[in-house]
Amino acid sequence: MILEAAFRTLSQKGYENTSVKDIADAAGVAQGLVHYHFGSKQGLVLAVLAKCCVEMQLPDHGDALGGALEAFEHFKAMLRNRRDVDRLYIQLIGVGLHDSQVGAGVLEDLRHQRGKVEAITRGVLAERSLPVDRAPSIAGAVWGGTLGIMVQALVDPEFDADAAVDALAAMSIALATHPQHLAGHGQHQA
Amino acid sequence: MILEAAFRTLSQKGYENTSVKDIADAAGVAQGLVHYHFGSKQGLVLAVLAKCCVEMQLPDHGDALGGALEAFEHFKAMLRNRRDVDRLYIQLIGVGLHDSQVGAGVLEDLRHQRGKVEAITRGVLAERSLPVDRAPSIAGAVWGGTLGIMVQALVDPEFDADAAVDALAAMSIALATHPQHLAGHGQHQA
Amino acid sequence: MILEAAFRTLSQKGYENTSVKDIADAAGVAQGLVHYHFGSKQGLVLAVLAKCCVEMQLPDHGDALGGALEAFEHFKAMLRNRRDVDRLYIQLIGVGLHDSQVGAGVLEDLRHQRGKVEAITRGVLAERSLPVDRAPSIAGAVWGGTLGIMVQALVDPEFDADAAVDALAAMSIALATHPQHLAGHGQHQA
Amino acid sequence: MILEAAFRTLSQKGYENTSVKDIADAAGVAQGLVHYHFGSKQGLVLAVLAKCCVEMQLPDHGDALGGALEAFEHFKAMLRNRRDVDRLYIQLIGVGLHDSQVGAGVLEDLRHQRGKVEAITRGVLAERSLPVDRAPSIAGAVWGGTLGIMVQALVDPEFDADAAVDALAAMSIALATHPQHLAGHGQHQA
DNA sequence: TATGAATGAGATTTCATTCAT
DNA sequence: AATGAATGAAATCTCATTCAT
Repeated sequence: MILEAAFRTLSQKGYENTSVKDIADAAGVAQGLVHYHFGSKQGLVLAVLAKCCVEMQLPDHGDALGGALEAFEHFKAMLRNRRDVDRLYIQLIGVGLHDSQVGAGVLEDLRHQRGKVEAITRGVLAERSLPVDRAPSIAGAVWGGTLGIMVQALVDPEFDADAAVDALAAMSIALATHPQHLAGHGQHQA
Repeated sequence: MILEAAFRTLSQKGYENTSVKDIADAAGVAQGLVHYHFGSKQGLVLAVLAKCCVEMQLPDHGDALGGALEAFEHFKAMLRNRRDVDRLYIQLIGVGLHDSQVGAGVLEDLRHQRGKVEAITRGVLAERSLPVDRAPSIAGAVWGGTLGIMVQALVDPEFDADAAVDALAAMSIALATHPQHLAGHGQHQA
Repeated sequence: MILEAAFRTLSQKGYENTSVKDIADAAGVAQGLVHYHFGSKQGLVLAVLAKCCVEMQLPDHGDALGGALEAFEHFKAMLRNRRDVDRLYIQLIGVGLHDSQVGAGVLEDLRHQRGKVEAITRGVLAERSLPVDRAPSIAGAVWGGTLGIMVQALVDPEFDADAAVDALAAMSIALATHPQHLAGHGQHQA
Repeated sequence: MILEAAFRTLSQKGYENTSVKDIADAAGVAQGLVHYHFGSKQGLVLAVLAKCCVEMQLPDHGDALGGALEAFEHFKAMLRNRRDVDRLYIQLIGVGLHDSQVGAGVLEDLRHQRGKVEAITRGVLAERSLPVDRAPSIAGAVWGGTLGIMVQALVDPEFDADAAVDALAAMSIALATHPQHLAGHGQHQA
């Protein structure tokens, strides 16, 4: 499968160091075939990105707080086992900043992922009768933390990603348990 | 100044869409001069990165918690006014994943920035007689959140970055105020 | 044919004055095609060198001494008619001294050519029941003389190459006829 | 001294891999100074070539045959001890084929060297009352052999240069002792 | 569907040379 | 006599893309 080869090569060598020929070689097909199927390099990358998005999917869960904790565990597992996915994802974020086609794909994926986090957040807030309109901001911060921890884990080999995720989880729970700290900056306090 | 032009061009068009010629043209000098001074495109980018690092510097502050709050405000200001710096920074993180030279620069800078956050965290924890050995993880989560919010602000025009930063701040303060939430995963509880 | 054009251009203008573009233009193809087929300038030059080697091939011959004389005549003909081949060959020797890839090709070719001379020498010596273990040195001297005459013929327009080849032939035959002159330096005398 | 540095660098790295900057660095002076003194790269190379020529000088000798033998020994010593000189010399021959300025220098030097050999040859022939008008051809062959052995010694690490020189010497002496072999091709026989 | 030769534009880099100081 | 920043041209090589088969 060309997509498989493209994912491997892109993740390993990086976007700008990977030529269509590299991918074709890795897939064992002719160069022209890649364009035949995907139209352009960007088209191929978009398809790979979509695959990444699917792989990063976190499972649904009934219980709100339980789902949140499970999500953090899921994320820790990703950091350990799917570095290749993270690697490509972070890289494509950078590419997407200056390539509208890839950028659109990244944006869509980003919103999707944050949406998941927001849903969980909303659940937790609702469980405690807290104002759910704070969910987007909190989701932004939590999903942001996730992304940033991903980055640090990739860039810095000595970074303790698990501990950082735990800290992020603790921060989230602390806020959910003591929502008055949201007060200072917003108009929705208990 | 070549560095100025390089920063502008790189931030605007992105690393892989910017040629040395573009930069030379923008600076109004001959192409060869760029190599004469910086040796290679990577050398130039490293120099630009160092400049970025300096620009992202946050101010020191006497009071611990006050310093933390000020740091969040400083970060919000950066998100509003220095999108160009953030843009380049995020992009270079992606590049650095597959370019050892740029990667080394990014790593150094990343550690420096996280170090700043860690120092503030340590101060806040100490103020409350909490165990400071949790500072690295918390700093990892907070600085991670910062990075991730930066990413979302750049990628998603509808993202409310200020609100996310406020949420991140609230989470941090909630944890500092109710540190028992750290307990579940560590050995340092009240 | 790209090889044809490369040979012509290289022989005429010299290795360092010939760009890949020159060759592509001479061949009427795009510059990229040269790299597509030969990988690099060196790869192309190696292919051209192999062609040269074939062109310099001297014919086999039954009779030993007759073969030797014929070889000298063949060489004189080369000097007259294939200056272009000689020109490129000598030039590539110089290039090969500092380019390992070209150097390997030159070495292979050199050994091949000297091997031919050695085979003939061996035949002549055997014919006279002389010790054939002297063949390598003699071949070294004779093939060396050949190379050196080639050089002089190329560098010095007033050099009488034919006469020099005749002198070299006479020297060879004199030695074959009066092998006692080998005595002084070796352990294989009559 | 710039010349020293130029010789070292050129011999080591080769003509086309040596930039003026390399030489200036090796000499510990500024790049501009090289042009100030030698006008151009070619000018510098010519000066270096002249130095080479002087270094390859063979000593004069009273006795003719003794001088010849001594010359061969001198040459063997050069092959052993001054590979750097030979290296540069052979390389410059190649360069000179396509660079008229360097070519002129090479030609002059070549004639000078061959002239030396011719003088010795003339002496040997005269000593035996043989026709000295054969001296140029013989000198061409002998000096050619010298050059060719030099080439083989540089290109082929397994080449036994000493044995080849001995063979060349034996061939020369055999001819001098039995000049009738010259007969077949010329009109000047005993 | 699939191939791979061919293209043409463009990227990085090198370098001899010049010139103000 | 000496420096070294600056230039501009050119070289090698890469690569996404096209197209005839």
